[in-house]
Amino acid sequence: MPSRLRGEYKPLPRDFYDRDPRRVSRELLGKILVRRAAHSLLAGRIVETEAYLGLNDPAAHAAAGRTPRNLVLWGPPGRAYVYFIYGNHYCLNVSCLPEGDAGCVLIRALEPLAGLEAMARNRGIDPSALATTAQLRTLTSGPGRLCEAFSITRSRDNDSDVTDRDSPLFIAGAPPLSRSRIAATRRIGITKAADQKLRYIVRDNPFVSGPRL
DNA sequence: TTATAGATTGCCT
DNA sequence: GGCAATCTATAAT
Repeated sequence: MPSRLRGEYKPLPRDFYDRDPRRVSRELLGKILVRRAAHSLLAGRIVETEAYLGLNDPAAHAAAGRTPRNLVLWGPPGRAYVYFIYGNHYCLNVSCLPEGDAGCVLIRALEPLAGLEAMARNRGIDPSALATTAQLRTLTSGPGRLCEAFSITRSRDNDSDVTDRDSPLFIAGAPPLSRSRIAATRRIGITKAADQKLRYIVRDNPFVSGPRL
C-alpha cells in the first residue's frame, strides 16, 4: 500500500477491544475495515454490528465451550474470528475481552468507501453496474456479502491481528458517532436469546442490512 | 455412524 | 414467502 494511503488509516489499539463486546460493537460503528492487497486497497465504513457475549450467551458460538472452530475467541482481543456458515458463506468477527474470555463482535454491514470495482469483481457483479444505491448495497450489505467483497476466508484471515497496520486486514479509527445516530435492535437470524437488543446500526444508513428496528 | 440446526444469500414463484 | 447450496459442531442412534 502506498505510504500516502497508509497514513490515512491508523489501526485502533488493542485495548479498544479489551472491553465488553456491547461497548465495542457500539463504538465500532463508523470505523473503517481495511483490506490491503498487493495492488489494491479495499475500505468500508462499519454501519452494522452485533455483540456476542461469550460463554454465557446462548446465541454465541462460545456457549458450547472451546472447540477447534472457535478457538480464536478465547485468545487475546483484536483478532479476526472467521467461520463458515450454511455451507456457503463466511462471517467476520473480532474477538473482545482478555485472553480466556470469548466475547466478540460480528461485522454485519459496510458502506463501501474504496476499491468498489474490486469488490464488485469479488462478488461476481459487473463493475459497470454500480450506479444506484440499490446496486451498491449488494456489495457489502450483509455479513456473507462483505466477506465475499473483501475476499475474507477462514484459511486466509482467521486469527489475523486487526490492530496491526501491516496485517492484510485491519480496522482503522474514525471520529465517534453521536449517540443519537445509533440504534440498538434485536440480533438477526438467531433463535436463542433473541429478545436481547445486541445489534447496533447507524440510523438511516442505506447500507444497513435487514430490518431497521 | 447418521441426523439436524445454524450469527446467510440468491433465485424462484 | 419458499427453497437450495452444502460446512461445522453437536445430538441422537
